[in-house]
Amino acid sequence: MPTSQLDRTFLALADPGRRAMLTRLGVGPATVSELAEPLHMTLSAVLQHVNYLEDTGLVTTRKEGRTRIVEPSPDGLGQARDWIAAHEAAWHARFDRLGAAMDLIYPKEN
Amino acid sequence: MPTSQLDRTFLALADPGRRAMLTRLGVGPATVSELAEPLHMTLSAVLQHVNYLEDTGLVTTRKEGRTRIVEPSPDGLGQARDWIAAHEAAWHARFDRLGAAMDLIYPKEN
DNA sequence: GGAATACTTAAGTTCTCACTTGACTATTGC
DNA sequence: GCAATAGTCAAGTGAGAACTTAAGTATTCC
Repeated sequence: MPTSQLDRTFLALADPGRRAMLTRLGVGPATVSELAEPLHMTLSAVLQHVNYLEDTGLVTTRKEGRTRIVEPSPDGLGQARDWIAAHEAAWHARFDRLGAAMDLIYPKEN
Repeated sequence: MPTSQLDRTFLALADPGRRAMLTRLGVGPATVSELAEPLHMTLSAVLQHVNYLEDTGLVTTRKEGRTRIVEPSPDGLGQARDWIAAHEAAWHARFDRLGAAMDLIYPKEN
């Protein structure tokens, strides 16, 4: 089954460890070890998360000597952001119309 | 482990079937059967998704006779939207500073 | 060159998710 | 009343996620 980009992105964000890594990357690039440090996890586990984030397009990495530098992809969250924005807009539009209808039926005083 | 609200929300959005339901709800309220119709799934499965969405605060439901009406919660996506917005902002800010630094080092002609 | 560092890979384990099946309950329409 | 409809509940199954452990492989430092 061709898991979609959105599937993978939202799934990536559903894990608190991965979110913690992405938050840390807001401060600046980090090595795999630096990402691992605050999490109670083996390096191996963290690397698997980093690979997942890279496959999903949320981070980029490059090798520098024996360390791997991880950086956020500025536009990696774009699809997810757009999906949410579109749905919030649709939902709010519906509720606004509902509110307008209610106002017609039960006019507010003043 | 106390799975957080964000965990649950992003996980809810990671499933294409649940996203399809939320999209359908953008048009207006729907019964469980109506949500099930376009998906190749048993009613039982759809109900489990609806329950998950309700527990997560993405939809509300009410029983009307023998049917259950499902409606979107207009603010259910708020936390997820905010998390993404904050991180995109942080990431872009970093790249903007980087861009500014590059401009200082390698000034653009003209 | 050899030890320490920083990651990498493969394999195995446990748990959860996304279903299905099958039985059951409450409403509605004839 | 009774059959059809719409949903509900419980249990079970298979696949994939999130790790761990135990081995590597490069790089760097002395």
